[in-house]
Amino acid sequence: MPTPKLKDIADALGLSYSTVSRALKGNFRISEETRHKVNEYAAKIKYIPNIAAQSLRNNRTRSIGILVPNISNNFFSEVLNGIESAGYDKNYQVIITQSQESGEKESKNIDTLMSRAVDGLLVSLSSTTLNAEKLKAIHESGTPVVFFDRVCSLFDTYKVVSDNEGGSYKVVKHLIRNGYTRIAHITSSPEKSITSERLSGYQKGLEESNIPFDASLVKYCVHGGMLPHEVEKSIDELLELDPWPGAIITASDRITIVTMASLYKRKIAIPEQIAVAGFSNFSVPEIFAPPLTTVKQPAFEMGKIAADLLIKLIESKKPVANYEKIVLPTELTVRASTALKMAPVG
Amino acid sequence: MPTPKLKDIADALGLSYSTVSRALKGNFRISEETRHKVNEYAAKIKYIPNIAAQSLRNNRTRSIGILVPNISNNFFSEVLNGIESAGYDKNYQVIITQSQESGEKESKNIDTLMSRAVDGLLVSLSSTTLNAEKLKAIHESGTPVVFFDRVCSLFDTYKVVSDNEGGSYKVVKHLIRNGYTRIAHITSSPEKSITSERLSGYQKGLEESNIPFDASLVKYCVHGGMLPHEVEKSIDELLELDPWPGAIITASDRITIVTMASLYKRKIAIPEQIAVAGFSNFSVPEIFAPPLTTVKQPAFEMGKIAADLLIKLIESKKPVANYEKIVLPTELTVRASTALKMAPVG
DNA sequence: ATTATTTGTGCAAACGTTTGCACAGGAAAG
DNA sequence: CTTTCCTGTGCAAACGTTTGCACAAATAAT
Repeated sequence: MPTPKLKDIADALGLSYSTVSRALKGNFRISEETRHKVNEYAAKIKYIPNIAAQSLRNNRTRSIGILVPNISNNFFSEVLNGIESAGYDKNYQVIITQSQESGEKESKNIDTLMSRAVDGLLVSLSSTTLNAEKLKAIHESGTPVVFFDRVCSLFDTYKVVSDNEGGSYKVVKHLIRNGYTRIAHITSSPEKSITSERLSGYQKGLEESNIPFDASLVKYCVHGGMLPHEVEKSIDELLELDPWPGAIITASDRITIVTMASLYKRKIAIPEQIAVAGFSNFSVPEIFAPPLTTVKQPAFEMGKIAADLLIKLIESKKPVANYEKIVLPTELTVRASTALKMAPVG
Repeated sequence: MPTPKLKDIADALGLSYSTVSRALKGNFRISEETRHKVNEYAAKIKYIPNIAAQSLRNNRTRSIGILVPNISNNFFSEVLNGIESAGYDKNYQVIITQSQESGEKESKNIDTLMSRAVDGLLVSLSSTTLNAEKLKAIHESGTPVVFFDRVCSLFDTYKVVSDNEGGSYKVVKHLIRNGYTRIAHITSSPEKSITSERLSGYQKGLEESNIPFDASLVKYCVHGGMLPHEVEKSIDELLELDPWPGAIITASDRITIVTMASLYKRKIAIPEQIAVAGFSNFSVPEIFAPPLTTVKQPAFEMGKIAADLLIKLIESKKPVANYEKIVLPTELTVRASTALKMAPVG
């Protein structure tokens, strides 16, 4: 049997298309009685509106396009869960594309999504995005764009980020409190918004304790740890210093993994010889040996908020004037990998 | 300015809708000259067909729905890349949903996807799927369903899996060759197809070397390692045995991570005290200390093949009679975590 | 009793494609 | 010079909704 249509309901109930349609959409001058009858019958025959017809008529697809660097990353996959959750509530479909940190692929993905006529775009930029002109044009021509995590300042729109500065500030203060003074930072590519924010929190933390900033303690990984080699190299360089840094703050899960593994391999004891703390969204930081001190970003929440804002933009008739930048708090969880520093053994 | 429509091309060139439409679709008794003119003009004004209108008219959405347990898993995210790649080539949009290993969520996702009128479904079952009747009904009512990795035998369709049996057979043989005889296996929930296949390869490998099967060496993790506690418990139990198993084969990345971390924590040397080999799709198994011996599944390829088959089903007019089960080879890579067993020290 | 207002419903057009059928003009066959 | 057969094009309906407008009935205001 074919799928039920509006017509089937109308015929069965002796009503017109319009009445049925309006009854299903809720209040529009339809009597309570009729509405009830319609909904009941619709449920009975398992009526599902034809999305294509709705899209055609309404010029809206009820879908939103996502641009992320990579889905196989705990942070982003959690963000995606948040987005999905918001989309599910409001009946929006989510179409995910990955840039794999390539600005070129990102640009192609934008084209694909636009040809799919998504109603809005949720974007976390790749680390090699040169310019976001295309997104600007899209936003200005009426398809709203909302940024999360990796934002850009080319144009004004909603932006949802975590308090990167505060996060690194907190972890630096914690390390200092626990007796560490030479604190290294292995981070992502310097162009990213998150990188500079974290660096600034790091510097602020040091400054407050009158520890001079030492540029040789900050290492950048252009590929954000996608290439383990990058991270290894950073560690090599840090271990050439004399004395070694007492602690390392890592900027992502991938960097953290490689760092920990590299220290194991060199038989460097954590935290006795070098403490480690990381920006991380691992579901179980306890799996590390020792359990890892983390700065956790509210990934799920970030996704949910960003998606809610985007949908709000999509559904608002008038253009929004005052876009906000939402900054979500980060959470420091202290574990054994940054335990109180002991006086050097021997 | 509004987006260009078929009408705009027709008007500008003095042709009818039909001619333009046919010219754009390729050969249908349209003169070479006309076709060329139309395509040229369409490119010039950047004509993009309205997907909603096409879907409505053709009763097809050019989208395929994906049901996976979890995207934050290297194996599945690689599979997704393969699927995306096939979809991109053939101009299909991919809509991803996650079951989070919950049969209930899976069922809801199926409903969502069907209400989105996807043209086909690509499915890897959750570990708690009780029955797949719903999928069977969908498949039989004309929306094709193709399984990958975690398949089910309730009904006949294309199934794409990796050679799990061969993979575990190979790793067992390798371990035996390197001097290990008490080989443990920490695996997922026993109902899954992949679990039993791997177990059977494991048994076959032992049998060939006349090593009796010992059920106490096989541990199941119902949640597939999502809960570290499960894995810890398995390891506890293995370490209560006397003597300890000489090697452990782990069935997934998550199980591998927890296992390695747990052995570190207990200061058990790998491979000197216990060797470890894992089914894994980590992009860099070298990050472990020591580098991990892995059985790698051709994840990308699996996704690509499954998607190609699904699209073939979608686009074929006549029902397919002889569905095949495609078995892709797995690849054993030997690394230090299963080095040649030395005579016990001391 | 007449007129204005509210309330609930129906008509029909519109959204942008695709496609079965019809048909004009020219070539080939008789 | 008819008749048949291609070849290339156009007409118009159909896909399933939504919605501005019109309208009938019922109620309220004069």
